Amino acid sequence: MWLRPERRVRDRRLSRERIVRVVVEVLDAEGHDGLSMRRVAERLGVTPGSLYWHVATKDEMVELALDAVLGEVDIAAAERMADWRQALLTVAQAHRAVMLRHRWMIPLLSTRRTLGPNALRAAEHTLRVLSRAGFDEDMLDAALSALNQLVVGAVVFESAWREGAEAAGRADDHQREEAAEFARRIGERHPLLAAARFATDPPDREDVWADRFAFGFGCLLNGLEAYRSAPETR
Amino acid sequence: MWLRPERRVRDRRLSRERIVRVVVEVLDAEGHDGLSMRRVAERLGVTPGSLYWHVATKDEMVELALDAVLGEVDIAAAERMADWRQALLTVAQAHRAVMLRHRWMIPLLSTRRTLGPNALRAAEHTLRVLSRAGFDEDMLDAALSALNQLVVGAVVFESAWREGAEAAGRADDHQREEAAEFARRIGERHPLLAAARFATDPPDREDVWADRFAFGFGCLLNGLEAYRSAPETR
DNA sequence: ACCTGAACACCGTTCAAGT
DNA sequence: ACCTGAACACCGTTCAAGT
Repeated sequence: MWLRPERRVRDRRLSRERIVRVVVEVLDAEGHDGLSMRRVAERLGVTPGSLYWHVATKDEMVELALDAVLGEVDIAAAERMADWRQALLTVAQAHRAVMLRHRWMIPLLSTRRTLGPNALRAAEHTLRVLSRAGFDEDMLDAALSALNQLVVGAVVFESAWREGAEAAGRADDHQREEAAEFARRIGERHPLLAAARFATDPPDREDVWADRFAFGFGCLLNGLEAYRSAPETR
Repeated sequence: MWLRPERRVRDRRLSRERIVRVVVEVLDAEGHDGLSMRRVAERLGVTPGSLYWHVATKDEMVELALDAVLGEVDIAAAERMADWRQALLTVAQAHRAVMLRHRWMIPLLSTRRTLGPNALRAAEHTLRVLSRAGFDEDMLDAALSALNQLVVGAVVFESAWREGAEAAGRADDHQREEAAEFARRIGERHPLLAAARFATDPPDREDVWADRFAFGFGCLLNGLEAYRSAPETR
């Protein structure tokens, strides 16, 4: 009896938090196709089936991971800014950066609404900034929608390009040749597209993409503000 | 891949075209998760392995389906319009409608660039309209990017909501109750979000969404035009 | 309460063999 | 040239059984 160890609370090897952390790691490292219950379980030193005690499905697991990374968006910094345009651009840029850091999350945005605590917090913040900027209630979520849409749309295209660039990095000579031939044909049949260098062969420089984004975002802000000031002029 | 010629026709039961048509059917009916090589083969009365004679991977098959549906975007109608704003809005709306009709394509947009013939044709067209509207070469693809981004972003959010609405339709009473409780909590902690009815509980009416889209698109167009007319004012 | 072990039904892909 | 048949290595999920 003296030898019998004290009955202690069974130390759980698993928890949602621990699982989600590993899920994010795997997704960051291997992408969506590299994620499997077995892989996550293996990294946790556990059996695949055990994950189902903490999580209903793989889908739910991914959803938790999605909101977890949304928590990386730094809202506090923008909150203190006096200029509302600067504040909005700052959150948008932070949002954009997070999505580009975890590109696997981008395809998920169209298959479910993001209603996790972090997503809600971010939306509420943006509404607060818009509200203080003088947008009235009716225009508030129209403006929020448009701005969010532009941010998400921007990362969709940038992500697509980056995936392509990485695939090109893995390509062999033959594939490279094929790609060059293909680009040439685009030029022949689509003169304007060929001239628009950014569209066909954008530079692999983060700052150029960031400037691009700021430009589009600024134009949209201008358009929204113009409407707010004079709705009747269309 | 767009360069690789299709294999010569003899008397074949399969062809890329036939395969792609079935793939689109399956995707429309069952969504991305419902697509499998076996299912496609079954519908074609053929063995799964045989598909690999016509197509390198499942991924390539999906890519072909993606460009196929992009071909549904009606460009000709907009091409004849005198007013460039009207023309741009019209193509954008057509593009939007196609993506909402085939929602499975939306998550694909961020994982690969769309370089199929139909995608290129659409881009060239939009550039032509912008060019005629007086946007000079430097601003041309900046404008194209921003506009495309808004369109894609808009369908991402709308698709997310529609998927959620369909899931809600399949929910049982308990889940419904849970959802109501959840919405109530949002209101408590996020007053502005709760007030923005469209953000929390948008109407299930296509015309309202369409108006929303036109509004955001119009604002962006105004912002772009303002910049074109007077770049120095920021 | 929490996890194991083993199973089930399904995948994408390959490839020798047939025609 | 085009397709079959069968196999391989991998899935998500379930669940009785253990502790």
